[in-house]
Amino acid sequence: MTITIRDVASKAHVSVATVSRALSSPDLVRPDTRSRVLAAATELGYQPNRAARGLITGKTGNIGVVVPDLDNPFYTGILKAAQTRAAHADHAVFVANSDEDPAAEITIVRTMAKQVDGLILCSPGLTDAQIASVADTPLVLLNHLLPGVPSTVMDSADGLGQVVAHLAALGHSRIAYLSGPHTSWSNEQRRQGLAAAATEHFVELVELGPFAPRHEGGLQATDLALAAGVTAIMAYNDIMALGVLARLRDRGLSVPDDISVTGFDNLVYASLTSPALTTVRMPLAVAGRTAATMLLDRFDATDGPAPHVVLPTQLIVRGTTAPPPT
Amino acid sequence: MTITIRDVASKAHVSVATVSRALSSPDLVRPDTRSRVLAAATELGYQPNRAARGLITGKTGNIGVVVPDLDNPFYTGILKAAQTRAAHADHAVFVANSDEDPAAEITIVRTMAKQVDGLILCSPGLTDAQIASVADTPLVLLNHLLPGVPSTVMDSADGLGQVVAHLAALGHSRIAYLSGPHTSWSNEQRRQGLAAAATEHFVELVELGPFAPRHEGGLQATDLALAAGVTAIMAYNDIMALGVLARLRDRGLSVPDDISVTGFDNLVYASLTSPALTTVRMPLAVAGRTAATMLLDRFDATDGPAPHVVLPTQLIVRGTTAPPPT
DNA sequence: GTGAAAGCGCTAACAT
DNA sequence: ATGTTAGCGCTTTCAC
Repeated sequence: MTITIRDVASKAHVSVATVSRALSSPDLVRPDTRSRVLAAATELGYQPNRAARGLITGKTGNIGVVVPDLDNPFYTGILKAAQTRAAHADHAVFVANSDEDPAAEITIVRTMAKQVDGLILCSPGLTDAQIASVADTPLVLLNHLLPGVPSTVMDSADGLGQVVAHLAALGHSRIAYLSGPHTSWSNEQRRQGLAAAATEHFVELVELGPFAPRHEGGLQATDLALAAGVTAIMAYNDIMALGVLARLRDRGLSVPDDISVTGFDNLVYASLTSPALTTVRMPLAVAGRTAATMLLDRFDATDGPAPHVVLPTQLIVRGTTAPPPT
Repeated sequence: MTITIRDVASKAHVSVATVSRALSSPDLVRPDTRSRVLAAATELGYQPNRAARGLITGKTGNIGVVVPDLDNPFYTGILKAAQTRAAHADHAVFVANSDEDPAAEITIVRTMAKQVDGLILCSPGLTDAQIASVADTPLVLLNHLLPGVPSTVMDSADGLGQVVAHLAALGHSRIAYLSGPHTSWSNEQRRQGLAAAATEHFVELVELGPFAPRHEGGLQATDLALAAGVTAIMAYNDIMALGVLARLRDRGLSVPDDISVTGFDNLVYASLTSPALTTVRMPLAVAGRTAATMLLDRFDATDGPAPHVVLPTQLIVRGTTAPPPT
């Protein structure tokens, strides 16, 4: 049924070893032999069995991408770019959804480890210890910095700093930050950037949360922020910000006249609200591509220091921010 | 380095065959032997090499999901559910993004075929002939009906019928339909349902397009629809509808007072516009789960007739539809 | 430059 | 109920 290297070998009147060489190390066989083999291979529609190859080479030609939530366009943006980059290097990608459960995540990594050459971990909830416990598999971390493990991070602290500067410039002096999960490395980063920026711009900060980084979280957080008497709300991400917007609408408040709102991530859908959401662009595609490239490079040169790249973020001013009501 | 079945065997003082049996067919070994093996396995942290197993069983324990665009929440909704279902059956999932290119898609399927036990194809652009050409690999089609190939389809024709009925009941008599790609099986389905519904409800239909099923497509289509003098616009999907809404806003038109707009898919983001989008709910999660289940079932019973399940859709009336201006 | 043979980690007869 | 053995499809020494 399925056609193997042996079929190609007999058709080309060579040994299986020669077929193998002709495909993997072309310069080890005479040109005419090689072309004969290649002809036979294409004619038969031969596709090497990667599992069998992997058994002996120890390389699967696969990478894994672990994300907390496939329904979240933030992660799928990264996934898409990583997948494209991997395909370009002839690697297939396994994807696993951890449902934002760190425990499940570790299990997933363990299970996947055997089937892939390396993994990209996008999971914000993992502790350093948990990550270290699986670092025998080549890893690239996304938005999480850990010495010794390659990582790609987007500079969200700076992004939030840009938001604070923007709001301060508009005249806001009391601002709420709706925090995401405190176990998230990137949220902690933002909070640090936030504190620094608040001090620098003489802004009084009301930190609320943690909230679920979802629409419902925004709904829930809004009333708290309102009660705190702020004139601007910075949400952990766009999804949460959309929740805030919805809740403010329900409460009869006008954005940005009564209150300013900002998101984070710059999901396409965030630009489609009315007014459009002021937010911070995260370089998702670049991040996904970079992470995949890092991992791929790691396969060749597994030694050397672990690279860490920091990608810049950019404030996108749209319609949900304005000077506070007088 | 990596720990194999042999390590477990020697630690448990049994043969490798016994270890294999203890893990795969527990009832073939004595309980105490099995527990000894299991203990050794867990103590060593043994994870069977699935590639090696697959080499002999012919089963990889993997399935593939091919989608046109990982940035589209419609597909990731399906993917997520399929992944969860597969994981539940101890199958890992490969994901590939075809970039909406049918040619690339076939290549992807061919490449993946060796590494998976079966595939879920979510790609609307594939022709029947193309699908048939790869049907030697177990396949489940999403939103595409082809005799002999198992499929899960969402009844979008009926969904669009519900939209027409709704608009007709509101008093609209001239309605535009912004068509998606004509190569899409599901779009053709909708157009058929549409024609029938229009006749039934005495509605005059202006079919425009095809347009790209994206935000830009909606932008582009809007002016055409306006020029056609309709009082309601039915978009191919929510993303396109959001484009329509944006363009109408730019043109100074009020929705739903001046004109009604409907989407399709019920993406979460569609409910967050203001006014919220009237649309049709597609049972994405059910579809993903069903497709995965179908595929998994197919592995056990590869014969028998190909199952086809049709999932109901549901009109979700929100704020973008109202009676036409008088 | 090419072939023969060993073996990657595992399961499936076939023995016992 | 358990052990022995023969491969699954491939790459890679090692001869020639």
